[in-house]
Amino acid sequence: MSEQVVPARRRTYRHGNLRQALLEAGLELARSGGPDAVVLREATRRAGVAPNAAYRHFADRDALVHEVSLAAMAALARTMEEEQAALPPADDPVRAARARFRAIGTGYLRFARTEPGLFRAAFFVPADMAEAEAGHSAGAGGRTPFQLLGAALDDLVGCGAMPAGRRAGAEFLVWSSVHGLAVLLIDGPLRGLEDSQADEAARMLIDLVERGL
Amino acid sequence: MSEQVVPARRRTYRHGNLRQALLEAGLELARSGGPDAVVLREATRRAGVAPNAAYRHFADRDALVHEVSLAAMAALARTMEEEQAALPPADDPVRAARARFRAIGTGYLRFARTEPGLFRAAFFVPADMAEAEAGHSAGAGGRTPFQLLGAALDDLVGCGAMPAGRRAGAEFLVWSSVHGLAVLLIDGPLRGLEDSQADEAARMLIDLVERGL
DNA sequence: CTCCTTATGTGTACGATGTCCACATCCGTT
DNA sequence: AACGGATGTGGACATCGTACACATAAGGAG
Repeated sequence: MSEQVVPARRRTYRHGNLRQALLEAGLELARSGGPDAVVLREATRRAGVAPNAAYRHFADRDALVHEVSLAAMAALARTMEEEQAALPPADDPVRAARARFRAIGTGYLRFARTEPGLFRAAFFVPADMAEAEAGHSAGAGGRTPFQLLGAALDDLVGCGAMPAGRRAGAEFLVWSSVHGLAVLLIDGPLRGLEDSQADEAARMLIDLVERGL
Repeated sequence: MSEQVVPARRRTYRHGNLRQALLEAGLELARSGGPDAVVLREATRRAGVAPNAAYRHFADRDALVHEVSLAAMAALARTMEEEQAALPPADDPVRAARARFRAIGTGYLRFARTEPGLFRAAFFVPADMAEAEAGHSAGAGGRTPFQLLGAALDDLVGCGAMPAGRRAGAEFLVWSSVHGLAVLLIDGPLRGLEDSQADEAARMLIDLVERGL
């Protein structure tokens, strides 16, 4: 059943960078089972170390899960950035802003469906995603998913594609909509949808949001 | 810390209706801690019975949690029904349909904020909320939350407040939006918002959805 | 180079949980 | 009155998170 990922019993007493190893093991566990699957003992096992060694690097299991969560959030940010980067160049600035906005949503949903475990881990008591800790939950561009969305909305307002009066707090509304669909697709009544159907739902949802902005 | 809810050691060997007692204990646990807080041994403890007695009524812990989930879903449905029932009578049918639609959303969000533990439990691998099992996850009127939403949308289309062309699959889009806000309010970055702010966010979100329909 | 401090990993142990197996107790039938 | 199926009990086991005491190595002070 389990992968038996024993990493060739090390010969040095010290591990070298246990913290990183535990983090990676934790991420791997989260990837296949969400935050609940991040079990401390299994992580130490995979790192080839005694269970208690983990306590030299993390206060407790929650601390480990929290760091895994931040890393997962960063992975989400990267997927969103990729989606935007893959956009074909557009002349019309309004069209371009709209495309970047939609890419935020599609990237978000793509990540949720591609890496459901990490997605769930990312939202495991993240709480302060909007606030601090940006450094750890940001993508390559140094921005968190929340900041990426905010920038896209600013763009829309900037080019007149969205009334400025609706800008305040808009990120939370958009985020709610897209996040909700992601959750329903992952382990709600919409799970098991074909990719094509899921994409269709995503398109419709983003259409609805765009009309409502 | 714990409430010490020991129910006066029963004198009969048989419990009478252990199944119901376990279900209620499970609901109480879920209420204060979500699905993860539903621990089998604690439920049996509260029912004044040995841990293994539970296995005469539930295949395993998951089965218990599942039933708790259905009950929580029914509670959600009831709250939504209440919200609609509390609506003042309106003459204009369009206005009335709109109000009923909004009540679906506000009821949903009210339940999420009032009973976060039950709300999370309701969505713990519910999967088939849209489909069968209606009997167990329905409210007083015999309808599941999903069915209540569908009816509200039918109403909107019926009185011309929403284009019929957008009706197909609309429940999933609306549901996504409202559900997403609920999640963000409960344990996402929006948790800890004042009631007034949360209500404001709910209003704005439903406005956005209504415009987008 | 040696010694000592300190960071890091080990071992043992405890309480809690889900669940299995064998046994006890009772209720409803025959 | 006897018996069989339903229901509850007791004991046991593996797994988990974590506390406490101890072992080991790495790096600076002398």
